[in-house]
Amino acid sequence: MTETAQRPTLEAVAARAGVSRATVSRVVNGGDGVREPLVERVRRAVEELGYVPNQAARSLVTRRHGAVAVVIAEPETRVFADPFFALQLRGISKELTAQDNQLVLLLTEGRDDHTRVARYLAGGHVDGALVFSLHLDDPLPGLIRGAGLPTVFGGRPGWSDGDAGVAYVDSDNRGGAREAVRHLLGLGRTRIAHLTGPLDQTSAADRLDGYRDVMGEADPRLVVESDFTPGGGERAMRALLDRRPDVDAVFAANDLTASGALRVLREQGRRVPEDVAVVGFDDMLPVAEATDPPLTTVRQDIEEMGRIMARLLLRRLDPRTPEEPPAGVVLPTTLVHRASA
Amino acid sequence: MTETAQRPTLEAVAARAGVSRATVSRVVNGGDGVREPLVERVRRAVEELGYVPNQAARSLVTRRHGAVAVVIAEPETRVFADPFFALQLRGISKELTAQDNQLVLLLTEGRDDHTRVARYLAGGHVDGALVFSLHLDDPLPGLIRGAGLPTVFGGRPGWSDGDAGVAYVDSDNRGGAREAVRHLLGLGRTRIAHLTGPLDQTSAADRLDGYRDVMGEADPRLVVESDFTPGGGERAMRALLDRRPDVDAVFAANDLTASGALRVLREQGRRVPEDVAVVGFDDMLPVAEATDPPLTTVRQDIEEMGRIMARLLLRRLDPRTPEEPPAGVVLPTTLVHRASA
DNA sequence: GTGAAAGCGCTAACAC
DNA sequence: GTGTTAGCGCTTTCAC
Repeated sequence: MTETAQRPTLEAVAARAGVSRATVSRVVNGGDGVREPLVERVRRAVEELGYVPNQAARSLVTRRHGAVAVVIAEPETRVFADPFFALQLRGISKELTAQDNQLVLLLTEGRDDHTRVARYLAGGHVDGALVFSLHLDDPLPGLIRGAGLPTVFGGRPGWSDGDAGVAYVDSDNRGGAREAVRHLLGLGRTRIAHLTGPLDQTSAADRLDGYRDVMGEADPRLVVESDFTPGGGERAMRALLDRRPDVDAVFAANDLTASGALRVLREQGRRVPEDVAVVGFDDMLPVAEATDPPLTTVRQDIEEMGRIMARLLLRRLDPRTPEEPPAGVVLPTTLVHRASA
Repeated sequence: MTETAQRPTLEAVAARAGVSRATVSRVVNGGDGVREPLVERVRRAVEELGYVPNQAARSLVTRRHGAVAVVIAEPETRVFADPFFALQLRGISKELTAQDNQLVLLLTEGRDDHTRVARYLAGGHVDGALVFSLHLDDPLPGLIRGAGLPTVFGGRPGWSDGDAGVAYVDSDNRGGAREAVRHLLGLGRTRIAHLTGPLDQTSAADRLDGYRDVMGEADPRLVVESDFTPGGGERAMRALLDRRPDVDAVFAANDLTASGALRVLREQGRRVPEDVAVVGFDDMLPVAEATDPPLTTVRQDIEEMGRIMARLLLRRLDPRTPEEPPAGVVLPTTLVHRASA
């Protein structure tokens, strides 16, 4: 381990600039109420010594950390098989660093981790938390609320009783699904199926609701539960062709599911979109553009979701912000037309 | 913002347990050299008060943070179009949390960010850094070395002069490439092409070297530079078919490139693997399994790479570890046989 | 406007 | 073994 050279302290800067520690502190923190010539002297001393404030000492007194935790519960490895979180993290990171906050990443792996994470959040290491909780039965959100830390959720939390008092950011899953199904209807399709995601996740449930909004009480055999994976999409598509061989359109709950469905359709000699039109959800580029044919899909702006989550939290953390009740933010989706429908 | 209730301090626990702060501190930090009955009393007091140590205060005196920075330089958005980093992060996170370290994620966006990151690393917020630097001309590694922070790199750094004194973890890109090409040779193919990645990245350069190790000075028209994307793979494949229509095998520098190549081959009526055999690299599951036909590819254990990076760094951070010179760790790859070759 | 001084909560010598 | 004490580097009253 490298023996790091002794870092200069406030004291050292003060000595060099010929002022008191208090003055240096003021300058370093914005310089309000310090006369110009002194500011200049201190700035130079800081520069020459390469002074960087010690964050630990600062936090000790201010009780703020300039850090936000991002908690990603990962009940399934699926999560990491797609770039979804990477994009969201990017959005979060951009917004956070723009306001000089650090991002502490907490990945959870199964139940045991929950207490670890809860302890950490309760331990006052961070000023707030951004939490991705995917499943209805996830105990994590409850633990976090218990920690009393300002929090914004990614995706509408399923456990919430009417969303009261919960801050979250989500895509308009239901509206996007409606648009997808309407597009298929507009193509003249009548036997439109839906391959769902895991229905214990609100995103999947909302997309199914959107499908039903448009289709009403369609033949229940047209709805096949799946799991957001290509393999699941294949299985669901096979089951669907079994039950309703006359299907002429498929709305898949995400692009991965759609890619599996496409493979089965090709294998069975059905032409896309001539025989069966297919629409996905997400517009996950490497997938949606790589399928054959390229996928018509509902795009959600994932990076923007991340950015807004961060912005919401930082606003709440800022003592100058007037107290307002937490609320949900729902972002619009757009249909991207490619060759599959 | 929630007004957090005053957190109990060591002092409070000491008072409640009827001992000194020092004793509580000892118990909290492992309890060595404290007699059992006292340990028990302190534990109970900690429990009852819900005491959680203040990390800022602790860091201030120990000069350790129990935190490691993960720096991901992102000159291209491509990085986030595949699950590569997500997997690596997962491995890193597992190892870090297993040893009670936090993960501070630093995503960089262009040049301006470099100074920000360098400042942060120099600022003594973290005990060490894990850095992903992808490009030959990236100034970040230099800045980081300047900060004098213990560091492990992900992927062989291209700027390194003979790898001396640099700790890194990488896959055996060159060996994996050799195995891929040999497999194609074993299939009786003779006109084996290579669609490269961006050659300013060591991974891409190493794979090309591996190809050349086996193919010697093959027709240079069989090597087409590409960029690790499906679109790039398409373009490269088209160029290749132009130059050498008689090609009977393709080794693509990664699975995304291979997926683009497959699409072009299908579109041109070439059967895979009968007319042209195709091998990829990465074994990125959602891609490799989703292509048609499924991809034979060189697997690298990305999560394990992350885990080893973290382990290496933590070992170096541990004062009990005897000082040893930094070194590179190269992980083996394995060829995964599917239908494309 | 500027400086002196009092801690923030903790660990680590050093006494006992 | 256990307690006492002196800081770690910073912000922030409070005098001047």
